[in-house]
Amino acid sequence: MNMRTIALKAGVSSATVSRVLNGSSLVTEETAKRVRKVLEESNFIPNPSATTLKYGRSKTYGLIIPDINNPFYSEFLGYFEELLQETEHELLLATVQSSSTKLVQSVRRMLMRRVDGVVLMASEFDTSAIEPLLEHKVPIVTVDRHSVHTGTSDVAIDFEEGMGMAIGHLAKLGHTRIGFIGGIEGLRTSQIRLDAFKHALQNVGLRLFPQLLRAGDYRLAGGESAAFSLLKEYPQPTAILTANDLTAFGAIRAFHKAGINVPEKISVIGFDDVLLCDVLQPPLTTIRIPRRRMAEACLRALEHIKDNVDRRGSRYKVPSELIVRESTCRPSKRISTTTKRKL
Amino acid sequence: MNMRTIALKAGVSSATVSRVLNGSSLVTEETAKRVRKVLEESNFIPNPSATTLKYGRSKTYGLIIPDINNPFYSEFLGYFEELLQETEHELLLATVQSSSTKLVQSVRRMLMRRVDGVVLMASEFDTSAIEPLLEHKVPIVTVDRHSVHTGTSDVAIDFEEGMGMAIGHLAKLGHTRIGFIGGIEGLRTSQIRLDAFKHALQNVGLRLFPQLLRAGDYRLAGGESAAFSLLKEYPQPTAILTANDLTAFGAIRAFHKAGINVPEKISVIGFDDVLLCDVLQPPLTTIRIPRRRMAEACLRALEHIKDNVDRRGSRYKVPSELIVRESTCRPSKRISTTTKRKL
DNA sequence: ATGAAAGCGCTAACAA
DNA sequence: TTGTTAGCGCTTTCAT
Repeated sequence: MNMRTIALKAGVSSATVSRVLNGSSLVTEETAKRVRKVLEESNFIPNPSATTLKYGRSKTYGLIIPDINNPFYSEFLGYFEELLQETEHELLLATVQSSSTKLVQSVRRMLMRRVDGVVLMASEFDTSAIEPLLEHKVPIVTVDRHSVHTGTSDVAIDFEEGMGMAIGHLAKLGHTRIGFIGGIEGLRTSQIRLDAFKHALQNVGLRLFPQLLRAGDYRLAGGESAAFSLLKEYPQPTAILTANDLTAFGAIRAFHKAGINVPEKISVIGFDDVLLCDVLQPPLTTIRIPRRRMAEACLRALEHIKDNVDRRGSRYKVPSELIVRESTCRPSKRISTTTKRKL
Repeated sequence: MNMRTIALKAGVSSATVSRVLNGSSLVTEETAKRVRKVLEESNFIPNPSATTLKYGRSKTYGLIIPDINNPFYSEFLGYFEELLQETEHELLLATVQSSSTKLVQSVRRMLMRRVDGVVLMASEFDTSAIEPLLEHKVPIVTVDRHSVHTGTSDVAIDFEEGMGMAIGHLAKLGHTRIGFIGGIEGLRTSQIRLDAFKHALQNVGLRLFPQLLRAGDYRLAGGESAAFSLLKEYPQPTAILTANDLTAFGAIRAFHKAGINVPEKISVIGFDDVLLCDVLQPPLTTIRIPRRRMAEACLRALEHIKDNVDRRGSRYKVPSELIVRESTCRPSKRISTTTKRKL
């Protein structure tokens, strides 16, 4: 069942059928009606691979993420896929587990399938791996790379704002010793988050305690072990911020294992506002990153740069905001200090 | 950069290049070597849409799931995608949110992209929606439909086994009043889970209390409200099983809000063994469904049925097993009963 | 062992 | 307004 068959049945040429399908104005309404009728009766299914072959466009966007098991990414994926469905585009998904081999392979797959653009949420931006995309003039949108290049736009999360609200919230509660469990060391996005944390402290005039800073890995395990390590500090922090919600979950698990109550003994603030935040006990106070808006920004960036791949891309910024739940409260009156002194 | 270019550079015909790429034995090793060299030097990227156009095969499998935000599906997706990467296949994802319009559209997209097969995890099996796939001889694998048809295989979860272990576990702890929060009423898979629950009770000689059965919706909200409703029963159940982990999470949240300790006051057992099970407090005792094995079974089923779409598909069964964590313990000595009497 | 060539379905340039 | 046709890149049949 192809366009020629339809054309024959409708007594027109396949070109006319094509024109009808693509909404060309060069067809009499009468002819169009006849063609549409045949189209419906024959439940015709177009074959986009012909178009892809002919024009090298596929109505497909690639999405590269590090880890589907991080709800932040799966939720983003949900929104992105929904948007693509609406615009009749296909999604080509690649999870790369921060393996550069997989990244290279994924890029190749995307090139093979002639994607019209790629959203890159890789944890690190190994420029050499994405080079081939640029060579083939495939528009790229990076997330949180905080820099733009030829054919490459960037959607950045405004950490400053959210961090400011979070620190402000803690300061108002009376916290002064605030720790931070960041991301994987060496990653640009980790640095940005850490810097935002430092700035936020500065802005409210709180002291930064370098011994209360830890690296995590954006996953549970990292948050857990960093939290254990923080507990060895004396005096302990009365509150911590984390690079993402999973890290916060891991930290809370550590505190729980150590018999330390959240938030009475230590307040915890996450980052992302993953769906499960209010399922955990206690429901997590966190800085929300609006995933739907991110997905929209990514798509807009792709659409926009599509026609000017040789020009420098644009920057998009998505805001972040504090969502207060129950993992934060005023600090306890340093019972730990007194107890320790007594020993 | 196409095969003709490569052929020219290597001084052969494009047919020979094609043969080299496909590992045909009809090429002299000498020629092959020369071609491979050119291939590498020119970093050639094949264009599968030509093959798709010519043969109607795309090396792509479709996956239809109800909801990407249910970690059960996102985790399955992770495994499935990994397997497809290994076999050099592409994934076409569709989330349908149990909207039949979306299901119909997704099926159409899959037909357009000429998928080689579809894994269907839709919550309900609206036969008319998937009819078009069968008409076009696209192999289908359903999950948990528990029936096979022409061109359609099924991968079924063995609920009986896991339920048996779960009920056995509770029975051994001394529970006798066990409730159940199932799935959406009317769905086949919900019925199967409920039946397995009933059988399991029977097998250990425990009584079934029909007033302790509730329907859920496979999501948090459903679990939560069903749990609240269960609390109104008197005497209350001392333990509950749930249709999936999200339902269990919702139930635990309800119990927590009601000030009822899990597991001291009520034991809870989930179903799936989602990654976050041991993050929650308390870590959830649950019946594990091995997602990796499911993904493997789905792929095997697709590969197997590919060449005999006109034959009835086969059945695959994946086992389930109990993972004991901390949301279960021996029942409390009916303090509630005594307290109530005192009033 | 290698090459020549047809044809998959579609669209756009061109012709009528 | 409609039709004719070339050609996108690949694989495979057939010829050599």
